Amino acid sequence: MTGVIVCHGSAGVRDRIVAAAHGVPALVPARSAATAEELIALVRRTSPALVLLDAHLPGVGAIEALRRIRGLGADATVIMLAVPGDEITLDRAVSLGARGYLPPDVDRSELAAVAAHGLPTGVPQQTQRSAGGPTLQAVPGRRQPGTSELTRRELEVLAGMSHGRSNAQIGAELFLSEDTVKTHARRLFRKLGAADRAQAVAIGLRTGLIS
Amino acid sequence: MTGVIVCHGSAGVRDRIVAAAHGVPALVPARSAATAEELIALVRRTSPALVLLDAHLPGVGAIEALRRIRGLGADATVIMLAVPGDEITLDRAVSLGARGYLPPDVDRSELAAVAAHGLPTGVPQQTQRSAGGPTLQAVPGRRQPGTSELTRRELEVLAGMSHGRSNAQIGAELFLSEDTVKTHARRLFRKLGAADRAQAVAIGLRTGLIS
DNA sequence: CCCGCCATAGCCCGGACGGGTGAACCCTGC
DNA sequence: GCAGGGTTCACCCGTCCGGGCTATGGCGGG
Repeated sequence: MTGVIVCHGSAGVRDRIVAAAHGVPALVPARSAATAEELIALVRRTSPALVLLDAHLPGVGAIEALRRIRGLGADATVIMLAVPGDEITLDRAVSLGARGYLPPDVDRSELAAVAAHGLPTGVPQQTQRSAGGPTLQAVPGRRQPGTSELTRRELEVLAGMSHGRSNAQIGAELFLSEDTVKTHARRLFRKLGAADRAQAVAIGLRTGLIS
Repeated sequence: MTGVIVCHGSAGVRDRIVAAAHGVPALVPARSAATAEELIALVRRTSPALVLLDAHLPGVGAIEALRRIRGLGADATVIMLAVPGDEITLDRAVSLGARGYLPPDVDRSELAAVAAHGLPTGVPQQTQRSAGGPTLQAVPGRRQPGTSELTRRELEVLAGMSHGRSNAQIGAELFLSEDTVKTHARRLFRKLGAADRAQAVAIGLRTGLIS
């Protein structure tokens, strides 16, 4: 019952979160898994205290991954990695015992807050299904006022991408330099946990950020 | 009342169709427009017999472009460029006088068939709103048995793209060489009229090809 | 039997992308 | 006043993408 496992389809997201977890004593050791199969093998072997799970996990999907973890009888706390707005998946996730969600661009301080407030500190804590309304909510200790989501510029760049525009073309439309567009792109990739523009567009459309 | 105007967000699609139209006498001259603004300016100046219009036109959108053309009083035949399955947009398009749709990867023979069967050959033909059910249907003279759409492999590659996979990763998952994945990618880009993987994923999600 | 489509695969090539980093400006709020 | 976020821009750099082209084998229909 120690350590954290980061399960996400994007290697970039996995590496970043694992690196961030290295600074948090309660989250050592930090391991990563790219697929549901890798995840359940790791959970079985290492009995982690915390699992961070990609809501858009490729393959069998996050819901099935959660179900399998529960099937193992493991009582690790599970927190989804998702963008606010993804109620469809998240609703089902909480009903399967997920604690809440964090954006894929979590930083060290946020992980530390979760470890402090939301983790069993020795006594294995029941994954209470919250007999009351299992309404979805962000993990406590979340971000400052009105952050998360994408900014106006980032949404405009994402929309341009969905129309097949190159960074240079998007820049021309928005009267920005190509370098600026690339900056917005990098940031929105991080926030969405996307490996490239194609996945960013997919997440944006699936979660309703763009249409 | 002569010639064709190709209005599509992707330069690749515009160029290809313009080139194909050069072989069809009834479709000369062939011009192209990247935006609704360029399109209405061209329609006003040249009174084309045919307009091929991107159903996913960036900016004001295809529906608004159609409305503006109709507002000009132009009686050009309008045919949408779309992927089968895009009923939402196409429904509204036909109700605004569009004749039907063609896939963005139309070739010369298909354009010739449209010019032969579907175009006014001298007498300006009423854009009948088809008092009966204005149900959407493909332009007559369509493709051979069971073509159009995407093949199984192309759909698998598209799905991989939507999960942020690189061509090499998709190849590994499907037990294909990266070059083969790239071949499938190139073909599906053509069929969907996409400039890159981001737009291909967007079209795939919007039209329900993938989810 | 041949044509067409699909699936597979390879090669070349230029350009676009994505990551890292640093920096400046403005605005808001504590 | 200072911190923090958003927006803007720049440079470097390695990799991947996307287009063009060719080719082979299997499979089905005319």
